[in-house]
Amino acid sequence: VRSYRQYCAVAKGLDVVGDRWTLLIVRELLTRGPSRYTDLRNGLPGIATNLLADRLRELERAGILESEVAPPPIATTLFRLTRRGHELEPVLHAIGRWGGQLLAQPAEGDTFQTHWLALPLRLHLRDQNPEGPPITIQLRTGDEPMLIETADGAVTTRTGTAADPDAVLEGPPETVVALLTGQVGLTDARARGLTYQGDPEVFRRLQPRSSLASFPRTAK
Amino acid sequence: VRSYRQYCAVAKGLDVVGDRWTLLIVRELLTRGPSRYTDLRNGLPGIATNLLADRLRELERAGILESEVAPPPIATTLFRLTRRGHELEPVLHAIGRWGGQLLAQPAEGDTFQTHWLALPLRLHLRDQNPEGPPITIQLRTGDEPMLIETADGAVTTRTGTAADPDAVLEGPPETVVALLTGQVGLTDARARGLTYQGDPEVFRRLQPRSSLASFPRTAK
DNA sequence: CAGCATCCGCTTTGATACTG
DNA sequence: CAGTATCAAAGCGGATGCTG
Repeated sequence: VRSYRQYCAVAKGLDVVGDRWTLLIVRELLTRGPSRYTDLRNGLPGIATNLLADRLRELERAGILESEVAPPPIATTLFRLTRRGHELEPVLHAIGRWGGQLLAQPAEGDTFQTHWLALPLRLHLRDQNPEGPPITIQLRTGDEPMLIETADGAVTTRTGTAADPDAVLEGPPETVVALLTGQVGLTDARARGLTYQGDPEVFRRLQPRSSLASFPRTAK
Repeated sequence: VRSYRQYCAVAKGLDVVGDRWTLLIVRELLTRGPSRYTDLRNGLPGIATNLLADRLRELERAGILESEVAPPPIATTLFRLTRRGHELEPVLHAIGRWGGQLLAQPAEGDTFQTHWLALPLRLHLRDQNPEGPPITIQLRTGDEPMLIETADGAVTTRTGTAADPDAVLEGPPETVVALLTGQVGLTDARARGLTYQGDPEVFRRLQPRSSLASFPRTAK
């Protein structure tokens, strides 16, 4: 919460969102939508509970989120991003693009939650055939099942299961990440433990765009 | 330096550049180019010298910058960004875009250095007449004079003075920021203490692009 | 249970002084 | 110039307890 006291746009931004955990809280709210305190805590393994409470207060004061007592049947307080909070999405995308290259060598002991894929999925995937029928792909790779859906050329994600998906994608997170970011193809991904059921055409419609641009091979 | 231990691109990125001061060090190297230790310290008022040394070590280990002993006449070590370090520019731009809105109400006691404008200038300004003759605008607003130059449609900045600039822009930092981001026009800026010498056409060629998109009026 | 607040030990940071 | 050394203060992580 300590300010850099510099009249500089970057420094001013970091004054607000530069503290530890802050941007990950925004990540949670961005990917899961309005959330309860407990759900936020579950999505942020390792955070101290008092720290989460502190951050939520600070972020509310800064106008990034607002808390609201939801009526029954929810009957609890929900935290939701304000407009200003949603405007942080490009920041998260930029960091995620840069940090995504570090996922190639997964560190031992890292935790993983499926919904953390939502942001990169929306960023990397495009429907190559917007005119085609809507498709639904069931993703099973972490703690909770997720769905990748297309509608009018846009790709959306949400947690849940579909009764009759067009394809089912299942495998370890590293392989799913490598596949969805375009680092490996379906055949290579199969060799890495991925199973794919369904018409390959379905997946082909979701080609990762500009995989080289988003994951440049850096020499150093 | 403590890792979030999450298999998530955003968390992995923040593991490396999420520590206090880290992104501001990158800002310095991005705007000033290869720099000496002392110049970095001067560009980061408030940083403890041991902390700067620590960060530089960590960033070098992370492959973001490299130090090099420059031969005479420099005869000192220079710190320069690697390719991987330069790839952080979109992150800084995203944060700067978001944080720029906080510059509207300058806090009392903030420090200011002219070269902090370099990043937003490159981001916001475009030469509307790339075919025209190259132009040079002398900017005098902070501790050191700067130059805004156009070449082949691109806008570049550097510190220094020109013998015969096409225009001279002088005034308090807040006014310069408001003008260059398109929040106010030349006439309004004059009322706020800005002086402009030279052909107004020269400045008009550097219209800030999509000022609304980069500085949306947020309700909350 | 959801939503915190309190306490405590450890780590990080900030300010200053000092050195090759 | 380019750091290291020292130390107090602040921030963080982990455990636990309290309240509706």
